[in-house]
Amino acid sequence: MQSRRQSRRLWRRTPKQDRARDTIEVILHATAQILDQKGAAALNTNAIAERAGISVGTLYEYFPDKEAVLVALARRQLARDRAIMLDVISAPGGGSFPERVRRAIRVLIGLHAENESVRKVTMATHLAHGLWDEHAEPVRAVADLLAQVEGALPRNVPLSQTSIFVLTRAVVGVVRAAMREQPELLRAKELEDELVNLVEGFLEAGLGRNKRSKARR
Amino acid sequence: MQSRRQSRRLWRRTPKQDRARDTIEVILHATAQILDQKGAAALNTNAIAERAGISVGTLYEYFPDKEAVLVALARRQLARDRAIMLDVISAPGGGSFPERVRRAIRVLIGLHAENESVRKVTMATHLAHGLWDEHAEPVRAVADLLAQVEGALPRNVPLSQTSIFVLTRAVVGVVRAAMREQPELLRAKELEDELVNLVEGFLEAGLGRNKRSKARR
Amino acid sequence: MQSRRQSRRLWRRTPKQDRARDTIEVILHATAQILDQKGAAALNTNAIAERAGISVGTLYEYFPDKEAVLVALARRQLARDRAIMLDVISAPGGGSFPERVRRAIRVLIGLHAENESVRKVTMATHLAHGLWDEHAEPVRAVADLLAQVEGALPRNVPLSQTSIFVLTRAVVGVVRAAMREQPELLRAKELEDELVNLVEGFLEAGLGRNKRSKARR
Amino acid sequence: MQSRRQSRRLWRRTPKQDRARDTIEVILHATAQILDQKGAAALNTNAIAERAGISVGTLYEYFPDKEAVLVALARRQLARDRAIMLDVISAPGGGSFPERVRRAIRVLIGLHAENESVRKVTMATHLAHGLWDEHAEPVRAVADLLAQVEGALPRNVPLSQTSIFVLTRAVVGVVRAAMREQPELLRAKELEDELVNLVEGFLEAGLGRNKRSKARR
DNA sequence: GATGAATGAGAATTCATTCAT
DNA sequence: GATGAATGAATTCTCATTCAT
Repeated sequence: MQSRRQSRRLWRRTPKQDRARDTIEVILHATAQILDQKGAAALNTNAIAERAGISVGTLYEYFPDKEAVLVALARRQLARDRAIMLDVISAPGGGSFPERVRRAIRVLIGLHAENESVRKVTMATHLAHGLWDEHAEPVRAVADLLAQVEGALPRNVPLSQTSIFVLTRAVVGVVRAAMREQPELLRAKELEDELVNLVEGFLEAGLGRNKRSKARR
Repeated sequence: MQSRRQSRRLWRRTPKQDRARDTIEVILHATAQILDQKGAAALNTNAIAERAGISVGTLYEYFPDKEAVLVALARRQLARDRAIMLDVISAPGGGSFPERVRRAIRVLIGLHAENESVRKVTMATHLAHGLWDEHAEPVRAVADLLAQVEGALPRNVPLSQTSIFVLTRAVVGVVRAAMREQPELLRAKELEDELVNLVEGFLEAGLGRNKRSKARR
Repeated sequence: MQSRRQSRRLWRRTPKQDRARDTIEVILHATAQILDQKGAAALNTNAIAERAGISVGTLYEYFPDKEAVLVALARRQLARDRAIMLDVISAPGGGSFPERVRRAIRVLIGLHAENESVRKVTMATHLAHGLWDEHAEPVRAVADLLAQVEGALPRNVPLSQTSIFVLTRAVVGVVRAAMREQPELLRAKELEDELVNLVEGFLEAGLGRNKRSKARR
Repeated sequence: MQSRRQSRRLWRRTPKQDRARDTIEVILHATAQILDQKGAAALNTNAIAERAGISVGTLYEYFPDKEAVLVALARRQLARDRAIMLDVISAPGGGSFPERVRRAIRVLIGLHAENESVRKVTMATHLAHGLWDEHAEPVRAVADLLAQVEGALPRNVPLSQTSIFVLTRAVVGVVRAAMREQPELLRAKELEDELVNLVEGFLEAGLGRNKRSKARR
């Protein structure tokens, strides 16, 4: 995840902070593993601590309560997704808008093809705790970026907030549904094609509507 | 769902079945209420029984365990959604295809505008138990029906399984996301418009692709 | 088990009583079966009623509580044992005392060779409820009868109460232990021989002691 | 068992082990007390914890479930019996064989004269769980030792496995029956005398039989 | 900071028993 | 007498969290 030391910085993170970071990582990793291998029902703080090779007490040194661990895990996942997506979309010389869209979709599908089980559970737990907002944040970021990319949208028609909402949730909704209901779809090119269709169709329909509504005035 | 008394019959459904049906209904209702008013954390069998005005023992006569209650609640919800949606779509003289689509979308949004909190929780629990399939069933039914409506699709192009999957999950994904993240959207006409756009754009893009791919051969 | 009607009797048991007897029998049978097949942990009044093909309510018509069923079952067992044992011992022309002893032992072993599992459980439950006394009653009856059989004891030395206690409990203790720990022993002639030894040795040792203690005076 | 502090060592057994040992002991003690004072029906995990002065949670740190406590209690009892009996029998200069037998019997009776109620219940629970084998182990140990004591058996006739089985179960059966049915017998010298008779009579009868069967050949 | 034994409120579930029909 | 749905007290067991070492 990006080199931990940057050449010009004289100070690096203090060992303490490093250890803390490691411990947190170890805890999150253990949590993900349990979720993956034993299911949400088997997830409890003692189990996490044990698998993480630390004591419960230590866990509570880093997280105020159990919830916080789950939230952190989901956040880590989302942050990663977000970073990767943004990277892909904003890559310079990323090609035409349709090309960027296709690339973004491909990456999104790819992300969901891995970590299925952890993803399923963290998503469920996350949602179960009403952290919907947070859960959608990365998607929102992508949408925003998409809207800002110069010349991204054909004919420079800015998308409304609602349009962005609909578009992003539609794409993510499909990918997640695929992950849960038909994981094999994640590995078929067809899904990608259809999603591209979905996005492009929506954008064109939107334009059409705009035109029509302008004409009507 | 069906009048409980039939005109000429003096006896109704055997009292036994009736009472059982009622008890189950009472339990599910109580569960939904608690979920709605106190949240998932406050949901426990004793609370359900108390609010339902029965004893825990009785609850366990009708449901093997707590989970089963949640699952039943979610199922009831889905069954209702499905019935309503199918009704709406298949209504005779339902108008042109675009009209039908718009109507279906409107109804779907309307369903999600009510029961928000219960819906959120039952959805989450349902999903948490890996009942994705079941959860998607109603959507599937709608999609199937949609595909069968005579002259439904412009130019009679049959949709592939994947297309139906993408389309339905996209719509549902958006509506659910709206419910969770921006409930106020459920009450704005804009959402409906954008969803109609999404569907129609997708269908047209699909057609276009078909044309193009045909041309290529 | 024994014809329910005896030729010369003008009155038979009233149908009511008959049915009651049957119901009780059915209940005890069901209880024994559950005990045998599922173990004591699975024994509850609802299960008994169900297997007996009656309702719980009816069960409570015949037994004041669950305990009573278990006790009745054990009693029935003991009563049967007792009847059989007494029959065997008191049979006219039953042979010499040693022969009678051996026969009694053989029958006792035979009884324990059947119904092992039910016997184990009823014994345990019975004992667990502190009904030791009752449990020992049949044995006591046998001992008494044995002591009364004319010319039973060599040289007509009457056995003290304690002697009878020791002798009977020793024999029963061995047979029950065999049933629990080494059921195969119940089918080996050796056990019978050793028990005969035990009884005869005890009686002779007793005589010897008597002689000695008399001499000492 | 073993002094907890050793003269020169400043540190005792690691605190951890010590505390664990103590806690277990405290739990078993509390269990025995409840059994003794309130009976088996009043025995529940909360009661045990309360009387032990710990929390239920702690109890469950040391025992997987309620059963396990009972089993442990019974085992402790049996282990103690065994140790005591073996000590007595194997004491050097223990006298003639008849003297040893009498001593063993006396000790056995003495053990059962104490702890009656706890003994009754643990025995019952133990048996109820089908741990017959385990339950008989101490007796077996005694028998084995007895058979090995040099010159133990008159005329060096080795006892067969079945003989040992019969002899030991007979003695134990009588003592346990006495405990359950006529506790006052445990305090009367008569019981001891009769048991000695039982054992010696059996051994002599065995010898006689041997002689006779040899003669017959 | 780390440890992990102890805590105890809380939740699920059972089952003997009742009683209106 | 029979039924069996309803009852709810009682019990087992879990697990997030604390805190003395």
